[in-house]
Amino acid sequence: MTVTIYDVAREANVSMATVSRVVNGNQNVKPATRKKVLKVIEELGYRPNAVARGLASKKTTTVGVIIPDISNSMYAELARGIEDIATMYRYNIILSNSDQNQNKELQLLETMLGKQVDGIVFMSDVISTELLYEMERSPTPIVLAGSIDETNAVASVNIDYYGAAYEAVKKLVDNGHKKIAFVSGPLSSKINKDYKLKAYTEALLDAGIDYDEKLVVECNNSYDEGMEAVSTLQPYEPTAYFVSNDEMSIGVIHALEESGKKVPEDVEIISYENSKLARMARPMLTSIAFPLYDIGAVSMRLLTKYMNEEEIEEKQVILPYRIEERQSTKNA
Amino acid sequence: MTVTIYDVAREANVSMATVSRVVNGNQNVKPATRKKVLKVIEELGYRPNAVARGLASKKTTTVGVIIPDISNSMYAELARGIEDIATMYRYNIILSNSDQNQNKELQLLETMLGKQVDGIVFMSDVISTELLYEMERSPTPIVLAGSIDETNAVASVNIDYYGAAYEAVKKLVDNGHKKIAFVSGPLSSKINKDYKLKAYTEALLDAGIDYDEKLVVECNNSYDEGMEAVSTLQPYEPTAYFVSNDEMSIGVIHALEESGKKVPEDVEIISYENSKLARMARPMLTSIAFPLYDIGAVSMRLLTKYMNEEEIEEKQVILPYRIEERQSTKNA
DNA sequence: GTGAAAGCGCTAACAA
DNA sequence: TTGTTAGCGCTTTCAC
Repeated sequence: MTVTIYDVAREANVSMATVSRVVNGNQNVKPATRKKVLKVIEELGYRPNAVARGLASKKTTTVGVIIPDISNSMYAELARGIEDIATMYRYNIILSNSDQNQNKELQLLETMLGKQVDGIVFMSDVISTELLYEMERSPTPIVLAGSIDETNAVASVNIDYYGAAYEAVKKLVDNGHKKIAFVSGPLSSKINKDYKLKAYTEALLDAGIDYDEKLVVECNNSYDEGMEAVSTLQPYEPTAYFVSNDEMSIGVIHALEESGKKVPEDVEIISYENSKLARMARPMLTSIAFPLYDIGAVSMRLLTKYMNEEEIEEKQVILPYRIEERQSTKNA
Repeated sequence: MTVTIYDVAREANVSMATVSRVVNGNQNVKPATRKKVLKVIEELGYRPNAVARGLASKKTTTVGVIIPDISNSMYAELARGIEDIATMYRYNIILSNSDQNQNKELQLLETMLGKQVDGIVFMSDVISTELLYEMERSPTPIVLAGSIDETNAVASVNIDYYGAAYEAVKKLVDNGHKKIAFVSGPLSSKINKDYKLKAYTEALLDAGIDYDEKLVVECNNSYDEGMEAVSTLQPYEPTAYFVSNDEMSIGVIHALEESGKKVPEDVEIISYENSKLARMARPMLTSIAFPLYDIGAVSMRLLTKYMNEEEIEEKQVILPYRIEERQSTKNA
């Protein structure tokens, strides 16, 4: 029923090897026979079986992508970056959601390796020791996208989270604020705790402002918790907010406005993400551009280098960030 | 280097068949030998090769997903629904973006069939005749998610787009509006043109209001074009808007407010989608709930039935919708 | 430039 | 309950 390479060979009076050559674009085929074979392929509607090819060649031209949650716009953006570059290099993608659950991550890794993917792009807020161990002994190259492994054992692409956060907080300090709140994502995430929070603390310190833990609120990155954070913080009367993502920033703005404060006149806000939401907020958000798409794209590009065994110049790549100034801060 | 089923067999003093049996949970294995085999598997770190398995069994336990654009939150939501159910049934997903480009769709379909996926979930605003032809002759089951094929040749899951749109417009009519604008997505999409626009027209007609093409604006579903639509429509002074998605609705609201109109006092708006944006808008959007996640989940569930050759009760499933009343309309 | 033949690692009869 | 033996459909030496 399904037509195989053997059928084509028979029909074209050549060997399987020759059919394989024309299918794979091997140049060692006389134009005339190539043409003949192509004709038969067309007639028979032959479609190469990638599974058989994968078994024989030990290459599947598919890569695994493990991310927390595709329905979250940040990860979706990342995924698109990955997919675009994958397509460019003729790879397909097996996409899985881990929900940041470590067991699921471990098991997903196992499944993908079982499926013989040629490489893996992985994203998670926390890379456990166990996960790291498995990654290091993986027979297949892995790159971390927007995820920190401080041992630098695994390739990764990130931005300078510390620098970005420091700059944001410094901007608020420079605008004269003394009480600057930090509405953070989960502190279980290394990026939030060891980079953003640290930068927040040190930027304050460098400006002679003592760190006040009451001004820091840990949230789950959602709009609702952004709103709640304002209630929590209100008693301490912060005059500026540094917020971990755009969705929470919008929550913060709405809560502030409900309590009669005006942004940016009474309270300034700097967000972190710069998704398309930033322009859809009123006032539009000043936000640190976190280039998710690019991180995905560069991760995938880096992965192709590993898969082709090309030389790697830098195993840990750091992409630039920038601050997009809009209306939630006063112009300097 | 890589350990195969053969290595395990040798080490455990059993045949490959027995190892295969324990790996696949076949009950016809004496507990003692099962235990022995499991032990060797553990020791050797044996990991079954899914590609070889796929070749031998003609099942890959992976399904293809072809959607327009994963970075668009609607499709991301759909994808999550698909993935969750796929995971539940132990399938993995190969995810590809088509950007609604017909050639890409055709080629993606071809690639996935080549990769021997066990099934495909497909989404696109327009299913061309050529695509339909290929789908019908596909050796692998396909289900359309949130996509219309009027020949009913291919399985699909949708909502009652016409009914939903009709109800929305009727609500606006009932609130006394005579000049109701329709800010539509691309009219190349059957859903927009033959269902929503038609419902809009007929709901108006049924209320004795003549259709005025000036009140209909075709957009690309983006925030910016939502804003622009308002400028285009302003001369005709609509007092109510029916808008094709949440992002455009927010654009409409912002443009309206910039021009001094108040929502819902001066102008009422009903959106279509009810994503999490709907609650993040001010005023919060009254929106027709378009259950993307469910459509994805049900599509995948339907696909599993085809893949298992279960009996299908209904090939075209229609999911319920509802109207979520919030602040962009006046309460009745 | 082309063909023969040996696998790739596994499943699935069929026997025993 | 277990083993033997063909494949699955292709790539890849190695000859010619």
